[in-house]
Amino acid sequence: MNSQLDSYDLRLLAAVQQDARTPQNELGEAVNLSTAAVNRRLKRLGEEGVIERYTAVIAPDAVGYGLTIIATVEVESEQIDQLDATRRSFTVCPHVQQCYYTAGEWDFVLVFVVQHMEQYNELTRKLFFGNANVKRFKTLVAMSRDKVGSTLPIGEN
Amino acid sequence: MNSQLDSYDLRLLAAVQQDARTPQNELGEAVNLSTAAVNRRLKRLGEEGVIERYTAVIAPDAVGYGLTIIATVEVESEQIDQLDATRRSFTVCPHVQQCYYTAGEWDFVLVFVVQHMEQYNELTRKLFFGNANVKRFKTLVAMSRDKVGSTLPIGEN
DNA sequence: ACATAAACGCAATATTTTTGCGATCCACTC
DNA sequence: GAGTGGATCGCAAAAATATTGCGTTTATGT
Repeated sequence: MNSQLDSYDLRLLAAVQQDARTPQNELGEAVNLSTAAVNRRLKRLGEEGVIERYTAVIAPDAVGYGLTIIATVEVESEQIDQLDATRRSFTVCPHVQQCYYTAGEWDFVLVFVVQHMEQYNELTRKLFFGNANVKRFKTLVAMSRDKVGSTLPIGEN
Repeated sequence: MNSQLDSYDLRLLAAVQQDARTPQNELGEAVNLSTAAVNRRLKRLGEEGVIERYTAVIAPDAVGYGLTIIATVEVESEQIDQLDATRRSFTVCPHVQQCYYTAGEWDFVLVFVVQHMEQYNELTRKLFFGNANVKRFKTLVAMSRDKVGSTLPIGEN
């Protein structure tokens, strides 16, 4: 992933991050480029991996996933094999929306999306109690999702 | 947000969540609907708020935000005014990518995206030390972002 | 069985994206 | 300081995609 981004790129990124369906001619007006130039830049940004993907954000409630839970996990061994196996068990689980490997009091932070508590309970059995490398974990239940997403502060600072 | 989603809706949601740029005729083939029907369903799902928005996911590294940090926060008072003010101070900060209000050992979980430690340091001054309602907080530094995003497990279970 | 509303497919239309082409702008060489 | 190569541009044509009118079908409630 090379490439230094110029001011046009950054403004385009900020815009498509906000709304990926803004037509390229509107983007062009906004940043003062032709539609074609916008198109080519977006294509390049995609190929370079600057834009990882385009996605529709779906309301969790609407599809039955009304419960968000955050778990912190400490592992027994940070030996690479064990660690990777544990990490993988987390990332492949569809209900694990996010997984961070962290330095600090805990080794992993996980964000779960589930339909109800019982479902989370089952997941803890499988992912935590069922994994000898998980030493301990702690659960935080989200009462509100005040801000979510993957938005980056482009052009903020 | 009324509406119960049928099997078509769910499959469309799963698809556009995966890749929002899949043409509607391809979606139609995949789920066995005409392009027009796909179009009308997606439009309806958008209007109903089931699809919250369309967005481009940008690689943090590519725009200089190479550091992800997770912070847990305990507040002094959960009195509604104070709580809301604190919550708001978090959510309006562009570097706070995510903010959850939680039950459990901590009251808030925040995900920060920053360029370097010093930037996080400044943010703690402003958001935590500068807020009398923040009793204590803890910082976890992400060494790797193993799974990120807002993907929901549609049709997984 | 029947009326009504909702959703469908087809095909025309509108919008958006993509590309060919010549022009322009730099950075570098000679 | 003119010449060359590469990158990017804008314009306009072409291709792809999204949207809509319309007649038909399907589901629902009486």
